[in-house]
Amino acid sequence: MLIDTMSSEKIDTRTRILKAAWSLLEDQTTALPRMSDIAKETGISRQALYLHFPSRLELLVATTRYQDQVFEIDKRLAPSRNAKGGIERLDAFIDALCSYIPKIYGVARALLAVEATDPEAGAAWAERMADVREGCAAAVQALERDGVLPDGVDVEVATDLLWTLISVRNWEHLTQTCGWPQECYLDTVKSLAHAALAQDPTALIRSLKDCSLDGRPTPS
Amino acid sequence: MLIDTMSSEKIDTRTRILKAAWSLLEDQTTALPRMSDIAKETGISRQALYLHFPSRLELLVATTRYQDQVFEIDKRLAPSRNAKGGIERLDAFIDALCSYIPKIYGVARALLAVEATDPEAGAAWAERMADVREGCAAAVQALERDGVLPDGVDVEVATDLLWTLISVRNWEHLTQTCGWPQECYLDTVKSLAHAALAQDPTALIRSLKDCSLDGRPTPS
DNA sequence: AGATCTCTTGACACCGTGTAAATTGACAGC
DNA sequence: GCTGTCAATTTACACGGTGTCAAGAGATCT
Repeated sequence: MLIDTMSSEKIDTRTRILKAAWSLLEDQTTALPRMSDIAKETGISRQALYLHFPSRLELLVATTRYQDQVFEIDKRLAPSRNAKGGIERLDAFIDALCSYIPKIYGVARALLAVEATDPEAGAAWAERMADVREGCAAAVQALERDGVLPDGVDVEVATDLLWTLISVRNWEHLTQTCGWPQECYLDTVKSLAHAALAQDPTALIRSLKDCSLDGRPTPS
Repeated sequence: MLIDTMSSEKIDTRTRILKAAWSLLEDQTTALPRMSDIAKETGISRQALYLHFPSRLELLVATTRYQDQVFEIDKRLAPSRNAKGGIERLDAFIDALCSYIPKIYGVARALLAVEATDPEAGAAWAERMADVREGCAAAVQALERDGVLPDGVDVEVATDLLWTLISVRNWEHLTQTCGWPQECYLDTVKSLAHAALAQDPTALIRSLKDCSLDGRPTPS
């Protein structure tokens, strides 16, 4: 009990499971991994998984938390929190979120798949997304404080709109379904936000012109 | 064989199944219906379903086709096809599509749920969405013909953007997750399209001001 | 030695989809 | 009437995936 279990030599089995699940979830070419796949990848028996996680859903949720920890999500959001002006805050927030999505998409995808049928998974995902909405609300409030938010635009409406723009589904559609490069996606989201929330209506068209889909995977 | 099977008295069992599936799919409060639920609702045995549809997926797909037929989707799209100017065409297309989504959402939701795990379902859905993209492309081309599409904006980029705006996921997020009224959603989508594709950048802010979320279900 | 903790093996229950075989009942034509 | 056919029925089962349970092996701490 007093021995250092965090030593570099022997890794926590729980952590090994999380790493295994993560790596399998990354691969989008294969079907979503079953409990038996994750066990095999970890090098333990399927039943042993249930000694560490009560259910598949809990394992998936734990994996997303593990990712947040490994990627130090809070540090990534620091530039946004520390931004002086509203517009800088908005940009930093969008940068942080939109560049985070591709890193976690594999796991998020699995969670979204379960969400479709399991209400508990829906709740878990909703909770996570509620945190994101908090960030959106904070950015919108910063815009309002600076007087950049157009007069008469409801803060809730603006928050929802930003929340929609940076949603995983939106990223999924533009980059995975349409095949847009991340750069192009990011610019578009940012300029849409500027057009709607920061009184910069011409930003949108400007950025769309820069968008080149020359080498995209799915030409249709 | 020569007897009229379409008489009002006795309806085709296949159609009865489709109606039953439809009505169960409509109800979003309960879990997605199983084959046994649909059979019970139809008033036949579960096995009899397989005499008419080879699999659950095929039944779901047939239900969407049945909806398209009942709702006369082609008639709904006629105003868009017959529009003279590009902007009228864009507006008519968005109107038709965006007001169609809530009608078919129940069934679409089930199909999207299966899509998450079943690649075949993914293909079926993608095919359907490809048709929608055709419509988007036609609208964008009409805008370009009228010289309304901003210079330098790639047609493919513009099409993808419109396609994303009117996607089911986007509707789902704004109306179901955020609780926006349909009216508010529709105005926002339309003005976003105008801002990005029809050189009307101020449309966006104008419509956001009209957006009132006073009586929305989920206040948070 | 004894106690405890982790993991193993093997078996099993449950649920939902899809398959298969034998049977019933209705309605057609001759 | 008899016969064929077609739709639907009942009963049963296979399969895949999740989650549970019980008995035991092996290591480690006291």
